[in-house]
Amino acid sequence: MNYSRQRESIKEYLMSTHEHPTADIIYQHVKADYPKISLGTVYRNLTLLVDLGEVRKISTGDGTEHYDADTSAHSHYYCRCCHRVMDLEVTPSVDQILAASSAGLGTIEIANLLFTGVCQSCLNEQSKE
Amino acid sequence: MNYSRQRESIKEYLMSTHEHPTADIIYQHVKADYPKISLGTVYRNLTLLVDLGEVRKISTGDGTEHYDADTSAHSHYYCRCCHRVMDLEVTPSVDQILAASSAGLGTIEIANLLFTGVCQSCLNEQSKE
DNA sequence: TTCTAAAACAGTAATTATTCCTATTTTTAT
DNA sequence: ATAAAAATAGGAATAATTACTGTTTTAGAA
Repeated sequence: MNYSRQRESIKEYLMSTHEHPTADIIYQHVKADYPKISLGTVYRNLTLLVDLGEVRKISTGDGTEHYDADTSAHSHYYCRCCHRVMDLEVTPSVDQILAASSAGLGTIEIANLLFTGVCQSCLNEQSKE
Repeated sequence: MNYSRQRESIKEYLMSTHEHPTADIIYQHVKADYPKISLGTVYRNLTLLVDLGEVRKISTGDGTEHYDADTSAHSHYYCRCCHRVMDLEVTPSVDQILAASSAGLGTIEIANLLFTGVCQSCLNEQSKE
């Protein structure tokens, strides 16, 4: 695999934010530095980075995938109202779960715990109306 | 909300299987009883049932959503090779997690734990080659 | 049982996220 | 400097899902 400035820029942006952006948001940001970058390049590199284990893909079920350069064991909270993904310090004892559940299964590469609900700021907005 | 035979059939099929089918698979099955049913009807009713909490949507990140009529607390194992979703008895102490993590957040409606890897049968296939 | 309004439907068109394709440019090693 | 491999931009194609519209079904009241 060869170096590419575009891929580097995508990684850099992802590492600088905690916002779990979608491919399109990443595209818009990287465009500031590389105005000619194409969306296809963003997608291709995201797939690459996920396969390399350098980036985590977060599927919320809202129609777009979110990406996170923080690959440490942590959970996410998804607000089905504003569609934001937030980090959660709380992580279950994934190691124990993995040990307990891996019997009879194949490999386990990713364990993703996702909470869904309506976040505090959306609840505040709703109570105003 | 009014009764509909199509919705009943969708629910019935979902309750009869442990295969976590996609909308299209559900469509093909319900078609056996209702040959004129349209895919749009399947999607609309799935969304309805999920909103009612009678069906669970499982997002694996493989481009299609999976559905499950078993709404009890349980985990899933996703094989990134054959794209099947399987049930896992093992469930972390979600109640504890919820209690611990709900501080400062909004509501928590769904907690989904998804394991991803390559399942035993896919590993067997691969070792043959 | 008719009648009526609301809800649901089938069929199809439209949308949107993502992938694929190709000719050109960049990277890397010689 | 050169050449092969890898990556890119741009645009076309795909596939899952949603939206639209005229027709049918449902449910409740007359």
